[in-house]
Amino acid sequence: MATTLHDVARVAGVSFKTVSNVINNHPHVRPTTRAKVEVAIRELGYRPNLTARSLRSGHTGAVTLALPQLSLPYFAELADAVIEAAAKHGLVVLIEQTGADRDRELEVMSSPRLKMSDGLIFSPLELGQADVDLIRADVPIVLLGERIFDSNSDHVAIQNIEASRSATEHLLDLGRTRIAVVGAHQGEVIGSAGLRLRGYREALQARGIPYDDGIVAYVRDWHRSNGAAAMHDLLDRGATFDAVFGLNDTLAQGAMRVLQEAGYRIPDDAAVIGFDDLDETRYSLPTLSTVDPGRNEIAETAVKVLLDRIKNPEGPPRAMKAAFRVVPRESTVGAGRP
Amino acid sequence: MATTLHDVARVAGVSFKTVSNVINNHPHVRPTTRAKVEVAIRELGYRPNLTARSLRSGHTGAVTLALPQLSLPYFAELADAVIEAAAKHGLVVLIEQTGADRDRELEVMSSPRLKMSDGLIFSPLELGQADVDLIRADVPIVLLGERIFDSNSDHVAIQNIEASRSATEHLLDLGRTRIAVVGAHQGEVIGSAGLRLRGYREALQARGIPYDDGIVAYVRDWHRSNGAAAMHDLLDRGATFDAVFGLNDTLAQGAMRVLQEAGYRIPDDAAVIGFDDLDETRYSLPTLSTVDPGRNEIAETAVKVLLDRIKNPEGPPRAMKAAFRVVPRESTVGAGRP
DNA sequence: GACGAAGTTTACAACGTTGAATGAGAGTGT
DNA sequence: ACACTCTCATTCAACGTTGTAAACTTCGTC
Repeated sequence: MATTLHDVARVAGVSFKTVSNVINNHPHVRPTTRAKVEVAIRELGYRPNLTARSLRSGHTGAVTLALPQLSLPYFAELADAVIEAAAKHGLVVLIEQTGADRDRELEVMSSPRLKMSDGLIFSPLELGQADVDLIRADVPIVLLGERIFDSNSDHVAIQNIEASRSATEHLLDLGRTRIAVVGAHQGEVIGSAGLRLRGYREALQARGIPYDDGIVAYVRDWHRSNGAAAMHDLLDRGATFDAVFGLNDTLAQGAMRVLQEAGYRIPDDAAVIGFDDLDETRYSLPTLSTVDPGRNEIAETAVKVLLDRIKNPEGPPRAMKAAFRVVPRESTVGAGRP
Repeated sequence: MATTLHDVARVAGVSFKTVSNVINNHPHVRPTTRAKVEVAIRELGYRPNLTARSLRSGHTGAVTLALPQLSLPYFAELADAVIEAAAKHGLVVLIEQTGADRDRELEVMSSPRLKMSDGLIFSPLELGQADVDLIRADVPIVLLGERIFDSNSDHVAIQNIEASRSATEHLLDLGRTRIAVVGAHQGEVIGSAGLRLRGYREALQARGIPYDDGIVAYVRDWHRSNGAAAMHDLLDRGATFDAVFGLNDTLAQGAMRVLQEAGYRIPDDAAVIGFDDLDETRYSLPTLSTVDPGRNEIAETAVKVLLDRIKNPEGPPRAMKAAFRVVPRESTVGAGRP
């Protein structure tokens, strides 16, 4: 069906290996034969069979990106960034959704499908410190996020604690002292929720403000509806606060919506900040202050580290951190300022 | 490095072909040998090399999904749906972003990378009727959306005209007669914008309401900021209207934000409806009425049609339509009703 | 105890490609 | 004129798998 090296060779009147040599820019191909072959290639519309090439060379030119779910905007934007970063290296990206399901996260690593790619960029949600020994596959792995704290895989981390401390400090600098938190996970320490909560507490502590669990709302998932429900919960409890820290943008937007319904003016009655710098935070009413966790840097670093690891499988695991940045917008500093 | 059929065969004391037979559940394998082989497989942690299998069998078990950009929520949700639909058939999905760039859309089809998959599900944005002859690759293609009107590829379409007419009728049924449109494309006929505008005009005409170009705002892209800018533009022109039809949800949300800033009460002063049924429309303030274009059905149908086409490359192209549904929410019917 | 018909296992070739080794010509220095 | 090098092209084997066909068992039947 498809044309092969042999077909081209027959038309050009050379051996199929010579065609291969032309395609791979081998030295020692006479210009006249090269031209002859190139004509034949164009004539037949020959395209190399990447599967055969992969089998022979041992690598596929693809990487797998495993993440919870694309319909969550954070992961969609992450995937966008990873695809663009991979494209710069001529790699194509194959996406697996784990649905934040522990079994599916484990399955991703053991599935033979993984071998259709040269490596795995993995953003786990359910796997934690206890599962470190299970983080293993027959391709190199780079972990994203800060869910796994101390593993022997390569690792590109969000600076959750530091970024969260900065976000909290931003609110404190504005004179807010009763900062509610939306989106904590009960009992968690190592995951994003735990670390961001820790950054929040550190910021309070540094200013001598006591931590009050009464203005911390716990949720199970980080969807918009959970943010809304958590804020309803806070209001029902009669909690008093002058600021809200949504542990991610989606939660913050859900919370902001409920606050507005309840008659709060933002930022006057309550300043709101999120985390992730989703594109949409620039267009909410008011625009949402947030933290840019360095998404593009994360994607680019992840691809680079993965390629290094593929080239050099041995060597100690590397842990990288992305630079973050607090992004003040109307929900904390009001409409007047830039 | 990795264990192969031969390694397993050596351990089990059989020929490598017998191991292959066990793995492929061939009949006529003695239970005792099967057991022996299975022990060896487990012991060595053998996993089949999918690349070799692909080369031999001629298909890869992957499909390519080409779309403009994952950070656009509509396409993220579409990708989610396609991945899940593909997974049901044991297929993995490889994503290419075209960035709404004509050259990249063309390149996707001619890239040898495409041959790493068995087929292409393609959601073009820039290619139009004039390019029908360019829609061709050495794998089967299924087109999504309604950008290409009359091609000889398989095709799963949104019912843009009909759905848009229904959305408009929904507003008309609420007694609104001055319905502004946000997001038209200048001079377009065949694309989503053109078709949705046509549905809008048909609905007006059916009720004997004249079309007024003065309340139609044109944009270049369908981002939130474009919706906001378009609404600014309408307000600056002094346009009067009692409803707004955003040609997609993102535009509608951008428009809604500007309306609220300008002091409009929604839906009292202006009812707003979008198009796409993005997840986030359920959480805006007010929640956004919209049209569900049948995203899941589109994804599932696309995968099914593609598989049919792979199995049977000949045969006339099929054009399928997904069922749509108007979803009334607060932005048109207010908070009181369900 | 030979014979055919199953059941069971194996050898061989092929998928399309690339690396290593080999061969064929042409040019250079003695 | 001869060995030698250098350029260019070819042959051969291999990557790990599966389909085809052939070979070897086992078993029941006469």
